[in-house]
Amino acid sequence: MLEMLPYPSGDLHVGHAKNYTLGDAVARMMRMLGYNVLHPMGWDAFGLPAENAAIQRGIDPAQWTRSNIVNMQRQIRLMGTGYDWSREIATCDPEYYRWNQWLFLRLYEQGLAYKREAPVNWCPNDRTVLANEQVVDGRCWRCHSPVERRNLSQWFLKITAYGDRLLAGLDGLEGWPERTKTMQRNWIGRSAGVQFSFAVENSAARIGVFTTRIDTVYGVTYLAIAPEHPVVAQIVTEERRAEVERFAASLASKSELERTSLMAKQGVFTGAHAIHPLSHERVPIWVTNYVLAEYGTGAVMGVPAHDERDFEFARDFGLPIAQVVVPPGSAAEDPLEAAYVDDGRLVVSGDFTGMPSARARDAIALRLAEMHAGETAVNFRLRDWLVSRQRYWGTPIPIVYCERCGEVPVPDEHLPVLLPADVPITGEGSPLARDPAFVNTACPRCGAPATRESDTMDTFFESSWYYLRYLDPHGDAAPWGKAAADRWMNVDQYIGGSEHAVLHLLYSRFFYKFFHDRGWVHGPEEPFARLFHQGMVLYNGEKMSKSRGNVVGIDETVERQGVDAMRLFLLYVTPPEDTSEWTDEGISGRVRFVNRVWRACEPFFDRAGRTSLAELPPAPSAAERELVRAVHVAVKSATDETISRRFHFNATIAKLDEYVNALTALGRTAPGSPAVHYAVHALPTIIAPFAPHVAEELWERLGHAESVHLQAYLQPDERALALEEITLVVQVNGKIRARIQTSPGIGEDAAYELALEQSGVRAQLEGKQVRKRIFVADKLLNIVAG
RNA sequence: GGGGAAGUGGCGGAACGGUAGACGCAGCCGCCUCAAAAGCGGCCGGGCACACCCCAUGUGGGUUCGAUUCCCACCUUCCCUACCA
Repeated sequence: MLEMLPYPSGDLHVGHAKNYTLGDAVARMMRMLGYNVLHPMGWDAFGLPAENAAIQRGIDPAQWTRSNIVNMQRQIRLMGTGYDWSREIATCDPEYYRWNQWLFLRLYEQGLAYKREAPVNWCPNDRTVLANEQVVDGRCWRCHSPVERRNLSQWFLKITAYGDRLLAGLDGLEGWPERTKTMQRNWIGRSAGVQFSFAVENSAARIGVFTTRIDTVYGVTYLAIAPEHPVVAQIVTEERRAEVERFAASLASKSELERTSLMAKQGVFTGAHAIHPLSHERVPIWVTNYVLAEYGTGAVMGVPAHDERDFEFARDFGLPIAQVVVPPGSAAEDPLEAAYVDDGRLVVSGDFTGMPSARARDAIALRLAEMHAGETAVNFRLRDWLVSRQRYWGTPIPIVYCERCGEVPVPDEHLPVLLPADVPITGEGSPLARDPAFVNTACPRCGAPATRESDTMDTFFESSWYYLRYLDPHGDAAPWGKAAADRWMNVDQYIGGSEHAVLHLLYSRFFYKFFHDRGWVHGPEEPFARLFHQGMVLYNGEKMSKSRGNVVGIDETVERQGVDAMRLFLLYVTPPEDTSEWTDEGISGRVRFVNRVWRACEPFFDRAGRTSLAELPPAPSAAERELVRAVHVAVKSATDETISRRFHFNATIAKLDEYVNALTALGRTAPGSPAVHYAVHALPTIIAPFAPHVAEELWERLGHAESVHLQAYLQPDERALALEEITLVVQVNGKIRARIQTSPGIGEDAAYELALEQSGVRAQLEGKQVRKRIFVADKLLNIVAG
């Protein structure tokens, strides 16, 4: 049982409480249902806010983080959560990040961590790189300067090597929301097609392109390449060179967002021509802003007739549009009003003319392969994961640069590479790079003077494997023990926000597959068997935020309404996956409920009577039987919602309302009834997962020695759930014409006889012939007549 | 542009093909009280010739004996994603 580990940002509000309350209620339910539950908690403690506090207010990030952890742990305990704090971890502890570095080195050994130059988001004002999520509308989220593109040498993790497995693994994740799996599928973006190349006229260069629509290859009227493509310098003609370079320079610092979404399509002719490998026609080669250097080969074949983007570009720049696929059963249009992007039948396509698109794709791919000019290929939208950060408050990357040996990994026995304290943090550049005591070191291989890598790791690195560290939080021989992993993994139920649908949840899956390949974990290749996304909590119709001043704090709420009422309200307002609205009126309803529960039990404190829950009590009257039934309806709801992983405890709590109302009424009129005593003593055990404090207090006052949280949950009893009298609905042609009170188990014929006695039914059947009867036992009789 | 989720009383929601609106909030009436709060009891989708009956789960179709529920289209709202060749 696991909730996503929080960033220790400071104060918690009731929006956070929803997540912890749900996880805690489920963990407590599972325990009372007899499962052995591991329910740990920790801190995603590295990250920007701590460093920003240092920049803005001169506070030490470590101290800032520590004091936030102290406060947040207090608040999380205040919520009545039952975490195993002996397994608590904080990712900023050297004890933890030591293993971060160890894992980085293992990835490095396998060639899955590598350094290369790549275009990244750069904030010129803060002089540091920014993660994609820190760029809002093309601007830095802190200083709002427009973000630039820079080529920098960065560390990447080769997540793309796992693209196919990350995609395939999703199919087996039946306990994951379909929506989240879809988002991951889209993010991974696997496309199968053909990669082939064009020769360049008067040049030795070849230009490779990737396409999923090789059936449209005869419609190529130009090639479009990214300005960064290395072939550009080689092929551009002298008279065009200046213009091409000017164009490339104008785009160099533009972010991907600016180039693609905000700008119209632009391009410059290189002066060079490529030779079509099949038709041998000459096609012009253009440099454009809409081709991404980082995807596929960085060049595309331009087929204006059958691609919307190419159509737009060709129209704006006066390039020819050649239709080579026509819709089934119609002829080529002249001129095309818009790109025809669907499959069809090929025309003007050499040997392939007349073929349907699907067959042509296979045939053309085969021909190109025979010519040794191309092959089928798969491309992913997913890019390798950039994990370098020019930041202080993170895990140092354990690499040393030696003039003689080059890039040298820090040996395991030298770990951890400690993050130095007392480094001036100004917000300009990387603090570690300016700390000679940190940077200057000896080469671990040859002993010569060397320099350390000054980048730290993206904090998503830590959170991609933290769940395993809980299994052996103090182990110093390995990040986790294999035996513990075999015993506990994978995570049975994971709870967290959907904002991590592709980030944390994708990275973790990647890591876990890597661990599996190394033999460090066995069993399922997926770390999280089931996943649940809780919804947000709004206040005054808005997301809670300190800056807007609409935050409902934990401390005030606990002070005013109490923890149990808060927990009950959060579970009761909406199903947990939905967005809910915090209202003072709403929580006061749960305060009343807690009070009603107390008053219902209070007369029975220190009172002798039936206290065993092992057997159903005798219940001579209908009211008593209804009360016992209400107990078991609530038990059944709580159990079903847990086992099914639907977690709709809002429905369970509604049943508890009915239970307590029935108990209150009967407790007054028949305080000596064994059924009442049964209902009183059962109540604390049934509400224990949701309202742990009042449950424990009542349980003790009712004279029980052992904690209520160690009791087994009642099992729904079919005899108690059985109804004595049922309402049989009688329909004629699907419309309700009568309701008959009768005993359960009544047969179809007997029910029919009774139905015919009803005037409403008789009136509807007048002059009609009964054709069919539909009978649902104890529920309904539908008479079809006409 | 692409993908996804959701539309039920004044409000949050219940009903996983079989009595639509459980339960709660708000509101109204009553009891208790000198009074108020709290508590307790009752009413609470619309219409009507008011114990009957009719209409009603965004709109329009379909499947079914029967649809809030399943399928299709449309409308609205929200979320994600965005030139990925």
